[in-house]
Amino acid sequence: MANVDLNLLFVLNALLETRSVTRTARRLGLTQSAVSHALKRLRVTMGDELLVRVPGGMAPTARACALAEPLRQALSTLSDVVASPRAFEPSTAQRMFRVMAADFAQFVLLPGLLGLLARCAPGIDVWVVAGALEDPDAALVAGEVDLVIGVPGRGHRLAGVQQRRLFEERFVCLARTGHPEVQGKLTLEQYVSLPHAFVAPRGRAGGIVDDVLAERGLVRRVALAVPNFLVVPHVILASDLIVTLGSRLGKAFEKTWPLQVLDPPVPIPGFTVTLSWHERWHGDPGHTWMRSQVASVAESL
DNA sequence: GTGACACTTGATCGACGTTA
DNA sequence: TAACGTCGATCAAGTGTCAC
Repeated sequence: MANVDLNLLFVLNALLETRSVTRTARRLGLTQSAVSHALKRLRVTMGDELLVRVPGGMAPTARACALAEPLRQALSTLSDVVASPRAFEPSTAQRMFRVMAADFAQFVLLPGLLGLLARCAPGIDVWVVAGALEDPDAALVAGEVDLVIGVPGRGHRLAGVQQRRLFEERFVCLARTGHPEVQGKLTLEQYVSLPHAFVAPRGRAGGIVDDVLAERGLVRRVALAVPNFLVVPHVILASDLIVTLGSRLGKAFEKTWPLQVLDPPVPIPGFTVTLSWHERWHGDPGHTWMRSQVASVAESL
């Protein structure tokens, strides 16, 4: 097949339809001579005369007749392959997106996103990939996931990974309503002396809060470290622990459980939640639409 | 036989791929 | 990046067929 010029097959298809070198040339925008040369090359390639001169025009040989319909179908398929991708129609699309997201991001974004999909794109499924986001860029490059929602690490981005900002988040503290020491306000002294719950998705100690305290020569005690936020409100309710987490998560927990949201006693830099994807999907209409929907939900938070 | 039309063939040019 | 080879298109001339 490497020796077959596909353009010759389009010429042959036109020849079989017009039964004329001249009309084929007009149809393809070539000179009659060029089509004649093309027919000559086709004859060599196929090892058959393909079309022979008869009174009134050119007549296909038996081999050419046998080729006609398979050739027409093959060229139609090829044309579809080369044609521009069809526009994405969310209302009828059937597709699944694999999303790697921190559970914090799942909690904040998924309700709004799934509500939007139910209204606009009922055939689109979302599979959230659990994990500690150890190397989300590598998962994108390897094609294991379509999107990553999370807080970008400090390392270099892998080539080909694209990113856009979704929303900014600030930290708040959470304690149970009937906490014996904390009522509506948290002092720095309380913050350092009280035991903390700490969410460590990667199972590692330390983070922004510890860095801020260390700058002041302070250290907090982490009495409980858990890998996700699911259990946090339950342990805070059942203990005198306090926790520092994203404000959207804290306010959501406060609505459901008897918990109090408090400002941290020291300024803690916030963080940016981003959406990442691999450049191979950048121009894909469906992927582009999905990214815009995630961004839309984030903007509405 | 002649002219018109369609196809074939050879020479040439330019684009493109390969290679050093 | 330049030299070289290959290939497809065009031009021009030749050939075959058909109608008059």
